[in-house]
Amino acid sequence: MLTSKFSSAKREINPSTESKNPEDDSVQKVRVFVRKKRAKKTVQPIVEVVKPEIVDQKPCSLPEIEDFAYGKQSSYSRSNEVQPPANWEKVIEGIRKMRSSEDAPVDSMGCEKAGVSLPPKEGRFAVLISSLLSSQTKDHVNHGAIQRLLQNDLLTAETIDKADEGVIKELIYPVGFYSRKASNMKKVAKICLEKYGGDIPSTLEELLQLPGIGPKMAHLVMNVGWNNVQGICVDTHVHRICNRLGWVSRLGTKQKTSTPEQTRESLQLWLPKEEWVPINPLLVGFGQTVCTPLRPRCGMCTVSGLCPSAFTETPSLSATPKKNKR
DNA sequence: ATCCGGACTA
DNA sequence: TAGTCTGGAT
Repeated sequence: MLTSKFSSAKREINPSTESKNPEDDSVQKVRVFVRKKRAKKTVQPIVEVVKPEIVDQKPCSLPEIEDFAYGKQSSYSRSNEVQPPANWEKVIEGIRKMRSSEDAPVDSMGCEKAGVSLPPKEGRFAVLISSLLSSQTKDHVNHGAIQRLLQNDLLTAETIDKADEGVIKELIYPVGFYSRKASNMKKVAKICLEKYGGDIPSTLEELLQLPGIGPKMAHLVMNVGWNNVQGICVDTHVHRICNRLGWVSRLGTKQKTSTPEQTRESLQLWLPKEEWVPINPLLVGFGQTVCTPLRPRCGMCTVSGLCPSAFTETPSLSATPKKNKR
């Protein structure tokens, strides 16, 4: 019912086409199983032009972060204080230099853009929705979806609550998991409307109650939406790289952490709070270009000398002859 | 063919 | 802990 401008972009997400043919049963669900394969893929450096538009004009007030940060730092007087890993500052500095010379797809946090040029309340809501959509989705895809929502005035709790879920689905396509996310958007909008006056929750706990908002996104929303740093935003890159660097471990052991949440808790024990926000874009970009999940490019990493995992994950490719393709 | 800048469920 | 939800990029 909204404008017709997106009707031309309709995709085949209409289930009505498949429900009438009984023969489909034999054909459907041909699903490719994820099989373990020899890591044979060469990782190309991701080179992409990143717009140098740094978001400086946040509608929110700036730092009350730092006061809080230093206050916390000095309160470590308890018995077991965790000491930072050796040379962590050099490592961060080195990664920063690599990042400044190499473009990565990440341009800080993708949903940061969502809130600019909007009034605070609408901006916050946009940040929340953008976070909701952005998981497992490329930033430019997410950005496109946000633009389409914005153009159709579907970026507030009120309008989303009233909108048809199918319409939302079409608008946010092709973000990953768009169907589930459209459903989550409706639920989130209703909750925000009924419990928070159309605004978004202002605490971590309340954000985590929202469907589709987990720890990673909840911290992101606190950081960007409220400018209130409650914890580190840990995604798979931060998780992986911190373990490779030996920066985190399970409490009381030297074992690697097994979940991003464990990583977050471990990292927060020693990383100074000024670094809690910048550590995410720093390591995400680093993880996309150098410290990749598969075959990290230790040869071009300037801090490999300080990394306990350097060159340990490079498989000997001798054992894998080139099979026939396809 | 394989990988995503997660969250949720069994 | 593993499977599932998703389509696009490489």
